[in-house]
Amino acid sequence: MARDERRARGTRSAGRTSGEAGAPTGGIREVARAAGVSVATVSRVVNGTAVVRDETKRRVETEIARLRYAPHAAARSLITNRTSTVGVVLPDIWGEYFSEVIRGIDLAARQAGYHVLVSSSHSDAAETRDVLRAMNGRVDGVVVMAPHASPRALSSAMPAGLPSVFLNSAPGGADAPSLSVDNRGGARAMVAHLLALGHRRLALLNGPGSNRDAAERRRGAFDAARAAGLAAESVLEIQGDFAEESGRVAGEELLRRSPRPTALFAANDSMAIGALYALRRARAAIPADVAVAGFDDVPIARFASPPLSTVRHDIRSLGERALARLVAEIDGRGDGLPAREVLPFHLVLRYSTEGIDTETTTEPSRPPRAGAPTPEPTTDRRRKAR
Amino acid sequence: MARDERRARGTRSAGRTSGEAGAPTGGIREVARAAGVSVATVSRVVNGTAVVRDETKRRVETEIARLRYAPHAAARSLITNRTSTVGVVLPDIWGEYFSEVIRGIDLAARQAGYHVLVSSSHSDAAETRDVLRAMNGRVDGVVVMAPHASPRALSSAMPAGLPSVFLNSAPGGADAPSLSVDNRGGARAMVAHLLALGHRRLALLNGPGSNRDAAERRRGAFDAARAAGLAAESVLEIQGDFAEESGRVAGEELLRRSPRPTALFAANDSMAIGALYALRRARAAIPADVAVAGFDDVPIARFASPPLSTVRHDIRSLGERALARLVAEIDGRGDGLPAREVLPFHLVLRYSTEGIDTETTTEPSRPPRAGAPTPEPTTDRRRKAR
DNA sequence: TTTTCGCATGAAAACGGTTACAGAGCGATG
DNA sequence: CATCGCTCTGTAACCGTTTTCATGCGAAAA
Repeated sequence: MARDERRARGTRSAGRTSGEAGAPTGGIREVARAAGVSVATVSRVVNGTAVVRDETKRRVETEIARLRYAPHAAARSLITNRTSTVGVVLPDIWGEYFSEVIRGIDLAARQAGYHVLVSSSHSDAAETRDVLRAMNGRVDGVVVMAPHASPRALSSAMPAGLPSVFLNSAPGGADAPSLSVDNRGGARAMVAHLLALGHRRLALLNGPGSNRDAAERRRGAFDAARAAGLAAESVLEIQGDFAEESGRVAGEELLRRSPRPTALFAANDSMAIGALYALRRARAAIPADVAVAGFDDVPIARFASPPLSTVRHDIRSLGERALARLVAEIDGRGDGLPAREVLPFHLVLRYSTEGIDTETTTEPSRPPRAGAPTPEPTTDRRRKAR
Repeated sequence: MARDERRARGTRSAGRTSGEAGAPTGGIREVARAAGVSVATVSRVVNGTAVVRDETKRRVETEIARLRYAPHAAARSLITNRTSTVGVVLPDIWGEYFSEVIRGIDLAARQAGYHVLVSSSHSDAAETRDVLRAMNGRVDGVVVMAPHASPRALSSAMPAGLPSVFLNSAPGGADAPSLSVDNRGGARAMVAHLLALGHRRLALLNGPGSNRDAAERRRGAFDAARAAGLAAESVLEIQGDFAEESGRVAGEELLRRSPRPTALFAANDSMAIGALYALRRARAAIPADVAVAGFDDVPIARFASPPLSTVRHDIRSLGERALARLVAEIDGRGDGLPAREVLPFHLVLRYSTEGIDTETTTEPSRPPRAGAPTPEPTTDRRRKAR
């Protein structure tokens, strides 16, 4: 059946001068026959790997154009063992975040001469493994973001000898390099900002329990609380799931509390925006009654009402860096480089915590050394044009 | 050089019981040797293409797991002539629009058992051709969106015999099927809506001249104007480039005009939002002084101030349909299907034209027959919850 | 003239799978 | 006991390239 299909696609064309109509291979061989040269010569013309006499070359090029010949990538990579393609494995191609990661990867890949093979929406570890399997032989390496799977499980799911880079994975265990957003540092800085504004009754709106980013953001928030001398018990924790709706629910929940928290830090912007919605609906003044902050700086954060203070991390550059690192790995230049890289973040302070209508942004935090606590970035108030 | 790399990656392991350490092939052959069977048997176990004795199967599976063997996709697709991959060629993975298309494609692809190979940010026709070339042999078919290239040029750039589907390309010329958003119908309906509100002095904010979507939206707008008996000369046209900034500039321009237009239709939401910004800044009342409408219904349209009336077309389903069509093409079931499909749209009416704080949405317009003019959808005012 | 190059080209061996075909083993049937 | 049929497994051809190695040929060197 597959065989029949194949035959069906072969570009049939009778032999040239010699009348033999047999073997309509339809690939490089057909070009070779048409141009009256050997396949080796055609290959040399296509790749420019050796010098070919001018007239021969022209003849070959003519036939290539006429037959619309394009080399079969699979065959080529079988022998060269290079695909010029990198794989990207993501939980989803969902909304702002992931599409931005992909975009960063794609941009960098293009520049480095690689294609990008995406695979997304795999929910569990088994599916991730299958996807990684399927990538073997069609990519030179993979960028993997699997917030659920343990790095150990991930490493063992990796086909033997396939270069890889992990995104936002847990620190230890894996033997592949990994890049991360500074979840902990960002959350720490934002909560420190809230506390510096005088807030003492803090609410935390957490992300899904299984999500690593969420867990680290929570940890960062507690770092800051502890540093400011706040008892862990005095922090109200509400469970969310990163979706806007759960933020709305949490906003209502918060309002019902009798010593009502005066500041809410949500583990991502979607939830923060949901909470803003609920709070405004209940006529709570923001930030006078409740200050709200999020994480990610998604595009609509700026347009929320009121505009949302948040932690910006450059998602695109996360993708770009990941790709650069992967290419290094593929080229065998990866050994000298650090196994773990943490990307800087900015604090973006807007009306929802500041109560004034301009936007201030901190310097990008220098990437912290792995594990070392990040001191709060010194929030220098440069007014930004818009 | 390439050869050395290849050697370097081969999983080296000494032969088993028989002491011969030679030929560390590291693929299916190594598994076969380790399990004491032939490669054919291993292949059968991997693919389940034939029945294998239970005990043999177990032995093979053990070795596969132990050696972390994953079949080499390139080798496999060389013989089967199937890659289980579809290519997607886009101008960019830019923002809301394209990421949503990709998402639709990816979702559908996953379900149909295909991988997705993206290639983006190719700017000119030559680059598109190279990209398409490079896809040959690594995909079973391609979805191409190339708003700049002529369909004729595109067809001729296509490697011989590669199934393809075009997105938003010009109607004629190509022999591949194409899917489109109903740009003309959507614009026509929105402008008809503006005119129905009583506006007579209309401004059009056009997209970039080379862009086909932009041109069709413009045409649709003029359809509606003509139908309402408006002279073409009385319509103010302003040139934009789809970017928010150009909308801002256009807004200022509009304000300077002495018979000031009372309604602005922008060819996309970004520009509409830029215009809103400029108008509000100049203290123009919206929609009392100037009504504003856009196209696309990007997520922030709802959050703009005031919320923006716009034309929604389901971008994700554009991707999904495109993929479904491509798969049909790949499976050879494409011949009976229509060569051109136009997707329905909705009118989403918000404050920026209506002046009231709720949102109404029309029924999805039935997909028009190719070329036939779309009558304005009957705007039934069902209030939507949110 | 013969030898020695260098250049342009061709023949054939890989690459790692899949699969048509043949064959071995073995119980059932005539 | 010979034959058949069934189940399982192995051998080898093939997919479309790249690349090594050999070769023919004309010009330069001896």
